[in-house]
Amino acid sequence: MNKTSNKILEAALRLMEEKGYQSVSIKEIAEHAQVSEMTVFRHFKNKLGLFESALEKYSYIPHFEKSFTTDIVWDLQTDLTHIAEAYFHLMNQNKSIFLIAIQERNHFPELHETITKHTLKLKKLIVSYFKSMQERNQMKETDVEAQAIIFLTTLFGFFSSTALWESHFLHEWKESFLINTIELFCDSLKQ
Amino acid sequence: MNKTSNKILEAALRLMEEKGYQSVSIKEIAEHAQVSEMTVFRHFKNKLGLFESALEKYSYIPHFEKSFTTDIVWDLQTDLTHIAEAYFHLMNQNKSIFLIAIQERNHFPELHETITKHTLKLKKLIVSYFKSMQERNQMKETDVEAQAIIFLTTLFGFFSSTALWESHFLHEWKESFLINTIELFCDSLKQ
DNA sequence: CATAAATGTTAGTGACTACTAACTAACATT
DNA sequence: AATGTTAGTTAGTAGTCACTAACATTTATG
Repeated sequence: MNKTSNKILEAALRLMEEKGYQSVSIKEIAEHAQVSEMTVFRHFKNKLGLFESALEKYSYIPHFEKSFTTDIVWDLQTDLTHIAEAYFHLMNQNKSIFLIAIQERNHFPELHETITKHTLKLKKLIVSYFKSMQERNQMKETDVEAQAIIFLTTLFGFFSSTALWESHFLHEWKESFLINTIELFCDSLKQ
Repeated sequence: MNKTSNKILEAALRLMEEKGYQSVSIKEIAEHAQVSEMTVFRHFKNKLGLFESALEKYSYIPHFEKSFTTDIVWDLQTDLTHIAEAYFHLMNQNKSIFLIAIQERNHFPELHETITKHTLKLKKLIVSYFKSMQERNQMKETDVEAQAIIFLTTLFGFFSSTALWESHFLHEWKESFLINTIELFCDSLKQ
């Protein structure tokens, strides 16, 4: 709709992801958006308003449930792969916001709360999936909550270390990481 | 040795961990250290010098090799537990610096490079340990490098999510996380 | 007690910060 | 022809930043 607004929002998000909310100035954002500083204040009430607009525009709220009820085929390897891919897809969509949430975790605690809330929801879904798999005798008797947490933690570890450090040694492992992780869990969890 | 210097360094590290290098002011640091702003500049050349002194004082360089050659008992469960505990111990010692490294990753890339370097070294040690275990027929034939990376990524995921968000849902899992993770790997990797 | 070192106080520098006001230019719509 | 919209320009406010200089006061040490 509004081209200038978009340019400003993009520049703001990109710079805040890079340097953090506090450390980036309106002047800097204006320069990167190739508009004058004044134009920024014409489009957005103040710095906080600009940030909140950027959040609203670039945060992708997940809809785990839908995927969970439709895409499940009750094969551990296939399902865990789908779940992991969905997780990475979502986190990559929200990468900028995730990075800002980390940097400003004491300044904007709401951001972190949102992430925690969604992670908790995802954990619950995985737990209930594991329980169903146990009932179907396709998964051994084990502490499903612990397994769900370990699985999510592993995905989180991979995502965050690549998101934080793009030139990371993990980058050469993008494909094989997922395959080997799923294999590890299937090996251990299969009935 | 120097009480005032220590007070300033402590306050600086604590506040930089909380808000980042850029966002914390000398005035703020002085107030928290209960000294006047001038005293800070009497003890340290400038803000960067203060930061570098804090780094020097509060960074704990690991000595993985020693632990690796002495503590290994060639039992997968015992050894992985020791490795994980050593990893968490080290990361907790360097927690403040780790958090600053994240927040200022584009401002002080050297910090991240140090972390990467040490992680890479630890990975190599685990890989060579896995290879030895295979030679001893105590571990199945598998991509040991992938396994080492997944193991480290899982530990990293747990550590970073607890370090970033202290009120995290993972906190109730501190003990059982390690046990279950080791079990998962042993289940899958044992010969 | 006397001297010296460490610290505090005050005032100030120049640069930068978020943000505002007043005015102007270009262009599209009515 | 009148008006609305969107943008730029210039100048300015009031506050903060890192950092310095000069001088007063406290504290430690001989």
